[in-house]
Amino acid sequence: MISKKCKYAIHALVYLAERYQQGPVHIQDIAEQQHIPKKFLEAILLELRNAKILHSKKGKGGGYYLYRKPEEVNLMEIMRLMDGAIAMLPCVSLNYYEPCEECRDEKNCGIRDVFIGVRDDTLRILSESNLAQILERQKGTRRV
Amino acid sequence: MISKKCKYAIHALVYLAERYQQGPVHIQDIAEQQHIPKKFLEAILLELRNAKILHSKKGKGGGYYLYRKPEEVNLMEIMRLMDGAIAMLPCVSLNYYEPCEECRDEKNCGIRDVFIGVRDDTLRILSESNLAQILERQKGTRRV
DNA sequence: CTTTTAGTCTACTAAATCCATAGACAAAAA
DNA sequence: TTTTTGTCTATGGATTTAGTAGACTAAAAG
Repeated sequence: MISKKCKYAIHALVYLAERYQQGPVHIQDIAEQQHIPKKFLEAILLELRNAKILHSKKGKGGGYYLYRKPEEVNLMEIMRLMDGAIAMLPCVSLNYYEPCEECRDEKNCGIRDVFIGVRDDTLRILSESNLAQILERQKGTRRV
Repeated sequence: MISKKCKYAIHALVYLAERYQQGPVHIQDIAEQQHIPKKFLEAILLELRNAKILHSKKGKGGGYYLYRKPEEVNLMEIMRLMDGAIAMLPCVSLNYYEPCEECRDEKNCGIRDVFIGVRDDTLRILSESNLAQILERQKGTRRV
């Protein structure tokens, strides 16, 4: 399971992608529309801003907006940023690798092989899934 | 990431699969060889026993052993038993489904579509990965 | 140049979960 | 009846997760 933080981040980004190039959007607006606790969302958006995924504008008429094109923000990146490793075992993680202390021979671990397979399939899907694609899929049923 | 509990369970089961039909194996033996805290392992094996995956024998010469054939125990079942849902979102879980309170139109949620894809690929691999297969893969490098 | 608006930052807390251990108990074999 | 080994209940520390409070800063409006 991904964390609520991560889920909130994805929903917020999709919301902002829907409003791409339409000016800054209030935290308050996102929080209300997506049912995310405002204070919690603040911290999330800040993190996305520090990661150069969002930009912000202060003061009246301020808010957050996408820094990149929707097709240049994929779920792999968002999930790594919010939750860390995507792999199911530390010893198969590309970005957060840690050896299994119990494994003597990692190269020939049958368990590891399975989770390498899972990781590869998962990363493939997540890296192909960007905000533009997600929007595209829910077109027609566009909820404001 | 799966929990340590789940990882321990998998390692213990692979160890028992290596010793299939060779009589009961001590908790102590498994714990030492696989570097798993004994008391923690006790609870894990008990749970696997209650799930009819393992059987046990008490008293001298007792221990745990596989109840089914190695090819009839797959990682999907083990992981569900230890950690619960395999899906990354509650709203795409087959066995632990819960609706997203923020979603108005689940059927047309672009985010959900992505995670359904991830879930399907993951479940396919995990359900195909049984103890016999895992053993097969690490043959040749068999570490008694 | 003051007020209002809205993001920034630090600190904190409650609750849940994870990992592990202690110790009494029960059954089976020697 | 003693020893061996699994069964069961309870508990505790550490970590993570989810969320809140409140002071601070920048920008725009008037």
